[in-house]
Amino acid sequence: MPTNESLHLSVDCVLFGYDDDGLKVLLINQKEDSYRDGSGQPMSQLPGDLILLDEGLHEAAERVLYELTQVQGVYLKQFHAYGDPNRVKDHKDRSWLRAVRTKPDQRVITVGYFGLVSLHDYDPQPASFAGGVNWIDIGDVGPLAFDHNTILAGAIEALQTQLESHHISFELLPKKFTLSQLQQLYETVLEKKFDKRNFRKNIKKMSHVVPLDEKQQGVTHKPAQLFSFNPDQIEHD
Amino acid sequence: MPTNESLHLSVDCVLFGYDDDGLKVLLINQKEDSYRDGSGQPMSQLPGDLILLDEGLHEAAERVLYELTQVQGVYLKQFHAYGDPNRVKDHKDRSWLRAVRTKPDQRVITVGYFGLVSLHDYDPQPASFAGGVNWIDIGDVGPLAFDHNTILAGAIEALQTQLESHHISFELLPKKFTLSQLQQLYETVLEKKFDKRNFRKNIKKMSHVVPLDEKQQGVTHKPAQLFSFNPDQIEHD
DNA sequence: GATGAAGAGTGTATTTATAACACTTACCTT
DNA sequence: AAGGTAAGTGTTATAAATACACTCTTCATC
Repeated sequence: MPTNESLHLSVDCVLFGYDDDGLKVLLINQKEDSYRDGSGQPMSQLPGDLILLDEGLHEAAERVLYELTQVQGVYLKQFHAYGDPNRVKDHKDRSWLRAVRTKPDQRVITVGYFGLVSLHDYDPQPASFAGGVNWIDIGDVGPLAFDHNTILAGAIEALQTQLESHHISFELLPKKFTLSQLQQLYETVLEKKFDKRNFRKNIKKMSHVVPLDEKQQGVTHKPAQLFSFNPDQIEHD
Repeated sequence: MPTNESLHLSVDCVLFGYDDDGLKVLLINQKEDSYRDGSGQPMSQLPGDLILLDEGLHEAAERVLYELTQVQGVYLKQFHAYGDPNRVKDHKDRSWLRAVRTKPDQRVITVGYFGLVSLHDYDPQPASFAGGVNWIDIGDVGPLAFDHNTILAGAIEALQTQLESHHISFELLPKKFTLSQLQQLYETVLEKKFDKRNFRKNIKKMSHVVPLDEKQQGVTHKPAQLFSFNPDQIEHD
């Protein structure tokens, strides 16, 4: 019978935010002076925390996000567990761990969740964010603490696979959206271009995308028809 | 800072075995007299174990399978983590836990891996199995310990999704196989029928399935052409 | 109130994939 | 030699995917 008293378990959340200027990820910036990389830059990391004794994994992920953003009810989905024994042992990460953990040398296994929020309708109260929390464009993410770049890559892959199969795009769009916005979302996430006419042909086949009696307003060109998702027709699991 | 000293982490392995009479899963039979369900039946469970302090998750899964089957190098893939705080607290599971664990009340989070072995070429030394280990046809699996029916269901779903996209079918077939065997594998795993001619048309497009200069022998009908997978052309990840 | 800019919206023809369908062949057994 | 058994093979019809270019509506500005 193995002893594993000194094993920790955490969740890390990759919260994707989307608006008309792209796909972003929520990163927190460790302010501890000691926690800098080789070149003296302060490092960023994914929001995460050790799980509490009596909470499930999903609940833990919800809690982590709530504590950071005050937002509840975001779409959250587990994608992978990361358990390399050395994943928190890298030199660059040690000093920060010493500062915040009572047992900095202990191994931590983490379960990755990705979450989706639309940054169109409302910013999830940037004011209420803990200090040092930022939306970073997905293309501008630099080196992160621990194995968080790997985790982020896993989350992006999961998002890409599930965008088409799991009807989750509406989590990233405003409640009322245009077909161009939907297309741009697909192009951003999947990193490829779609033909406008063919794209629209496909959308018309989807019964859960419904046209509204309403048009875009305040634009300097022909206003687009607005659409919304019919929640009755969506099962994303 | 939450304290979580009494948290355990395990891996559970869903090892799928395949041969001409179907898809099976490896289950172990707890022999403890005390470990019976309501009707007095001994319960089965998935092979699993707590992870050791210095081993990765994947390594742990490999070890669990090696200890049980002496087989190394099986295809193994993580599919989901299960962390409901009550997943090992069910009445039916308590007596057995008391018998084998020093801290039977502690919460255990488990990471599920599924593995694939072909039962054609060689039985993975059934003799070397620990007692009470059996291949059970996927359709004949009864109630399992803990949340192992849920885990099994998750593994089957992962296997189905990945069979087509990840080029893993050859892990379940003999090194040399016929197209009918390949078709039957697809039909068994995906639980649907394929048209023979259309199926073969699709296979012919796959450059990693190559015909051999060899035919089936010892059959009482027209011998089939043998094929094999070209490992150079397979990237399953 | 005419002009231009900006993005919305729309249809057809071609290619490619999927689906449906039945008979002949090779080998073994009796 | 006959019968059983699974192997192997092609065509046609339908549906999906791709490629492609112009007109329309609104606002801004001159």
